[in-house]
Amino acid sequence: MVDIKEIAKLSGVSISTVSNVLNGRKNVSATTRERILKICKEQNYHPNIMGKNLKAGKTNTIVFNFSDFDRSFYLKIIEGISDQLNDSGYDLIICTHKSAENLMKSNFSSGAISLDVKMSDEFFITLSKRKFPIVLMDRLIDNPFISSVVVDNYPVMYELVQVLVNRGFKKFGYIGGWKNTLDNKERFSGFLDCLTNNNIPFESKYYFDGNYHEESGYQAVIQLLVSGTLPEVLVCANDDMALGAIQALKEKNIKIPEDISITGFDDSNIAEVAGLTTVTIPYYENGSMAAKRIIELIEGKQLEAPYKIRAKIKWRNSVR
Amino acid sequence: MVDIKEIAKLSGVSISTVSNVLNGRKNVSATTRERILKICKEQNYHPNIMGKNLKAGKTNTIVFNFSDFDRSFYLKIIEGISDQLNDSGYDLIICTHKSAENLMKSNFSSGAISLDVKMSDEFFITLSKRKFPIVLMDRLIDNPFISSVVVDNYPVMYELVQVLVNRGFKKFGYIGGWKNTLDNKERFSGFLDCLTNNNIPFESKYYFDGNYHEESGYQAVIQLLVSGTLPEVLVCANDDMALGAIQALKEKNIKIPEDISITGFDDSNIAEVAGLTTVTIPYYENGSMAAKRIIELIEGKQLEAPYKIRAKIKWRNSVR
DNA sequence: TTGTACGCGTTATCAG
DNA sequence: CTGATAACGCGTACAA
Repeated sequence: MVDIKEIAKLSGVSISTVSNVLNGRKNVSATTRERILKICKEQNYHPNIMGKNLKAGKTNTIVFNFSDFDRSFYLKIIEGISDQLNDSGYDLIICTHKSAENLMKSNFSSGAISLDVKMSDEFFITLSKRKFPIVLMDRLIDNPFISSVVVDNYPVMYELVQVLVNRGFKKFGYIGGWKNTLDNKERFSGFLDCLTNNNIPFESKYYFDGNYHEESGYQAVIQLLVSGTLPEVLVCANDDMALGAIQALKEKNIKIPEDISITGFDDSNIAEVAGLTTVTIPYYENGSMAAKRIIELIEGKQLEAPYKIRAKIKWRNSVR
Repeated sequence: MVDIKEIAKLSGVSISTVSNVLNGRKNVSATTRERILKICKEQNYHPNIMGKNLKAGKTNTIVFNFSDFDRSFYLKIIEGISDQLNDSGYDLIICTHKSAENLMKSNFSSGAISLDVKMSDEFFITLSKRKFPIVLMDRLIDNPFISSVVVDNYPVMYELVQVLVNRGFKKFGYIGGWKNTLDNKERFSGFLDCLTNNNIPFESKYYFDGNYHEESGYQAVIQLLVSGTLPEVLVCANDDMALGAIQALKEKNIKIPEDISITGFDDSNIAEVAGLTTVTIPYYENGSMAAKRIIELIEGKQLEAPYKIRAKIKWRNSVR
């Protein structure tokens, strides 16, 4: 590998002069600067990032960590993070679960953004420090070096259900997502609180546990059909499960929205084609906001409250 | 930052003893080993990857580079790469355009996999070497340290068109993707060659340039309608454009497949919901194959021919 | 079984 | 304007 020593030898100068040129310092004559630059180009030389950062004690690098490959909107989030970070002079490194752990532990990057259920709170808490802050997109942790940027699920779900109530729906079904996620808890709370406040009972036989994947929505409807009666409207904790549910209903020739109405959450790109009423989340903004926060944290700012991303209902014809 | 020196001091041993323990060498007594391990845990110590790899002269890290955030199947490819690499003891680092360049140039990783039109052939050629091989997923480059894993577009497109011909279609339209991509060239060649071999003329007024995005499919149909007559079947170089085309046709009350048939390519998850005939690509396998190749290259194997991923037609009711 | 000393590629300090 | 040298955190001969 061609290193700075090699360039120095080829240029007939010392290592430090090469370093000075490369780092744009003014204390080198124009002629030697040109010569060195030319030789660097000829040799296709680029400074070794490990040597550089070992010395500097840090990198200008942020790790983004995720692990669910079925949620296509992750790409939109990544785009938001990537743009914001590049604008601010940081490099973005995206990692899936295992590699992310390795990288986060090894003091390589300046901070991390995580959206990954598989990571434990414990892990984040022991790792975070002033020199390595963390921004979480899927949970809240109370810690000076950890901040959050999350979707504000509760009010929008509450509003969705309120409109459904106003339209006269009385028998509600619900398909939930991963049990212990913040998303799922908030969405269900919004749903339940709204019903309660409207004095509408929610029958537990109409509640189903899902896992955010299509198949679990499908299965929920199968169970529902075994039990006999249908609710008037089926609220789903995300689009994929709603799509699975729609699939099962179609197979049984149950018409949407004539026989049953259905709603999703996320506004995945399939939702539009399927005509599914859902909640749309500004993913790009979500990502860029997380990036902004991690930079503030790195710069030593104190961040108190989590940032809540506002979501909006998209009414389509899956609701009567 | 707590470093190996700190651990050594706390344990009352030398640096090398700590290093020996951490790297699982047998020349340390069980008791000191235990003591050191305990202290590492207490101090939450993890070796600095930069120091480690600077010494080793390499990392066990592969960079995957992409830049188009609208193609949701990228996540499937990433999953394939990630699984395969983790199984083989490598860490995966995913980067978007700019950060990827920085990382690839800086001698950090052991190899790279790229699927990014924005990268130039030139860049790959000057960078690749025995100690830094590259696998390309979107093009072919003839170079000892570069190999390719690409979708075999030609035969499947040929087959698709042949079946359409057999069904009696005579007037074909085509919406192409990014002009200079391998994908696009191969798909169009397969299309054109099949028509030619069947003595079916292709009228240039039915050819449209697109960019793989939905909007360009929409626009193509708008132009088509201005020109007056419709082809019997519209073959699109990918699903997104086909979906845009369908959108425009719907707005004009042109029925699919009664008035016009339409096909896509990619089998994006919307295609199924939309009932679009398309070509399905094993993305996961595609990714894991690319990962296998980069590892072989790193291990010094000579790879001649590019690996071609086989795709398959999915007939749905967008075709009469 | 443990410790000393050196080198990996880079930057920064300071002397010339 | 230029160069010698120490330091960053780690691994590894080699010596003890």
